[in-house]
Amino acid sequence: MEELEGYFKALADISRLRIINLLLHGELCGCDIQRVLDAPQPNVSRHLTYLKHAGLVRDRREGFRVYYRLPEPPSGHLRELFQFLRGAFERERTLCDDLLSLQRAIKDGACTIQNASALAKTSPDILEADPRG
Amino acid sequence: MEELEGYFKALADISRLRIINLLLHGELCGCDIQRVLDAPQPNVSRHLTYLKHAGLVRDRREGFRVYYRLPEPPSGHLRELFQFLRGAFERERTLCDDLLSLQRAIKDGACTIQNASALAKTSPDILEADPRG
DNA sequence: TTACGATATGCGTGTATACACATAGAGACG
DNA sequence: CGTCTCTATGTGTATACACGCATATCGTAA
Repeated sequence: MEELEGYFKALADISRLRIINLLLHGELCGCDIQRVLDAPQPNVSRHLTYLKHAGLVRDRREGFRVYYRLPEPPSGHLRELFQFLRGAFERERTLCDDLLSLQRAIKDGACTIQNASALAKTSPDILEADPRG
Repeated sequence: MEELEGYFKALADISRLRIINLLLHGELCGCDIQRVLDAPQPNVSRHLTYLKHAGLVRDRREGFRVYYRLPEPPSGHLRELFQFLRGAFERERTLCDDLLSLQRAIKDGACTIQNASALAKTSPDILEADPRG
């Protein structure tokens, strides 16, 4: 119960929704997330910490970078929650734009990662699907 | 986007999750909701107002009572959201107890309504299904 | 009118948290 | 060591809101 409440608290913020949207497509390092969100770094860092404490995000240090990802495999309500979010996010203009922005950043040589580069190979029609305004 | 954020804000509270759980099974008047939640009336009233402003709940006055219900049919993300909630709520002990409590209240002659009395006829195994602790 | 049940609102308090700005820590490399 | 990038934290401020308590409003009936 408190678990569910915590998930919704964590999702009750546009910046955090944008982060989850990015991570639904693969693991990312903090600096790339910051680049896409175009927000102050302490801001992004605190949102990531919040998501981590809520159990929606895990992290992993590698050198001077920290990589963030969704829990794999998702436990409890998380599987269905992420499934819902996947569907809902596809209809949001801002979130689709973020994915395009991330795709562009990766092609421009951002911190390229295995999972993220999978996004770069994603067929564009998925990302550019017409979202409801 | 702000719409989604608003939904999650509205769901980021245990009392409101309990209200939505009740309304997923039919229209209810405020006093019955209050009875099940066992919370002060102003408290419940404000949560209902919050849910209404978030677009998750509609209301309808009938005499000196106000009846609350989920939007029908649910528009935008709401259909999938309610579907997710339905599944998630079944696993929550507190929420299942609330349904039993409502069922009992209706049998004891609370403000009996068409939809709510449908719940009273629901086969008990659904309501008493073993939830994860 | 008065009285009553159901519902909404006013108000004060405490807590959570989003943000801006500055600064500190972690890790790689010269 | 110093310096760089990336990341985390300290601090102050503003806002949202959950709650308790009292009170007002609405709708009905005597």
